[in-house]
Amino acid sequence: MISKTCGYAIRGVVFLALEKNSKKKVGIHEIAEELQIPKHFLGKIMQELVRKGIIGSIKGPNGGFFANSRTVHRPLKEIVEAIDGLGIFNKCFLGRDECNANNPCPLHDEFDTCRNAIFKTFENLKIADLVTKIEKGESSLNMNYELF
Amino acid sequence: MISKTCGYAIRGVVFLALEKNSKKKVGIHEIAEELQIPKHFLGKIMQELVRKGIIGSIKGPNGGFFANSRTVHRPLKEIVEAIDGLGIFNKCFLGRDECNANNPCPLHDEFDTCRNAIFKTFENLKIADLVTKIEKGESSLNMNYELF
DNA sequence: ATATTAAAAGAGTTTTATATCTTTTATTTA
DNA sequence: TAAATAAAAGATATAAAACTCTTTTAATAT
Repeated sequence: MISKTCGYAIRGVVFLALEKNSKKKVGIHEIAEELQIPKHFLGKIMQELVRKGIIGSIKGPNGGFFANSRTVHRPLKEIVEAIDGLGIFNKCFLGRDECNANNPCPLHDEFDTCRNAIFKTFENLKIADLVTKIEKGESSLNMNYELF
Repeated sequence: MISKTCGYAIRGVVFLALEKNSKKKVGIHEIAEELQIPKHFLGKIMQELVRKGIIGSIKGPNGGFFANSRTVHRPLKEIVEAIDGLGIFNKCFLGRDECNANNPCPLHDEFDTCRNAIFKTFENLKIADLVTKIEKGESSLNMNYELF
């Protein structure tokens, strides 16, 4: 559904949002290591998010990426829009050029419901909601969970 | 979700199933032209489906691909399994290596429901069901619909 | 000012998915 | 049996996605 790149983006932003209270910037090295994502690749992605205004960054010593005041209030949809574009929510399941109520593929109806549910979820869920889940210990961004 | 290749596979099989009553084999040229899918590429895909026993083929004059007696009764899941593998139904939405109830990502629960719904649909829907929809004129495999 | 730090930017590589071309093999028909 | 047909198979090409490396730019601290 969403690209791997876009998953990285969401995880990156949520990671920054988790650190928000600490007020300090986070270097790409730390983010990448923590999330187990290739550093330079994640760097590119974060840069794109900065360009789109979703997060902020500062160069130089003590610089890094950071969640700005609006970051946590953004719905996930905006990150998807920034990275993959919203087109991914309209793609035909069977790969036809277009798929709509006028000229549906045989799976259109079955998956339209589902597709809409996903879209709604991305519209409704905010970065802050994911942060809350993680802070409650209900989920995690990486696989390094405690073994005991 | 499923790959473009897999969408081609489903459309190819359904196309054959539609022609089943005519009892004649269908050449890859015709299938590809009708469905607007690159000919040689679709050929490869159909060959794979023949190897997996989902459809049949015969070489030589008047040869071609055809739906065998079991084809129409197969659930879509089997085509997905043959082309993409069932792993696609368990991929983490955020691209983490694994994602399960033990160590879920913050989107796991939201999408697990949806993922299961999709999987169920693929398990329940049979090739014959798609054929019926198309025969009823409710949907189509290509974009060449009548304009008036 | 200078050295240092860290993101930004640019260019390049690798991998995977998608697509094409050519040759071979099996089958049929004349 | 020879010619024709059409899938199978093999090899290759292209495109997109994912990832890496190097240089540049901006900011800071000494």
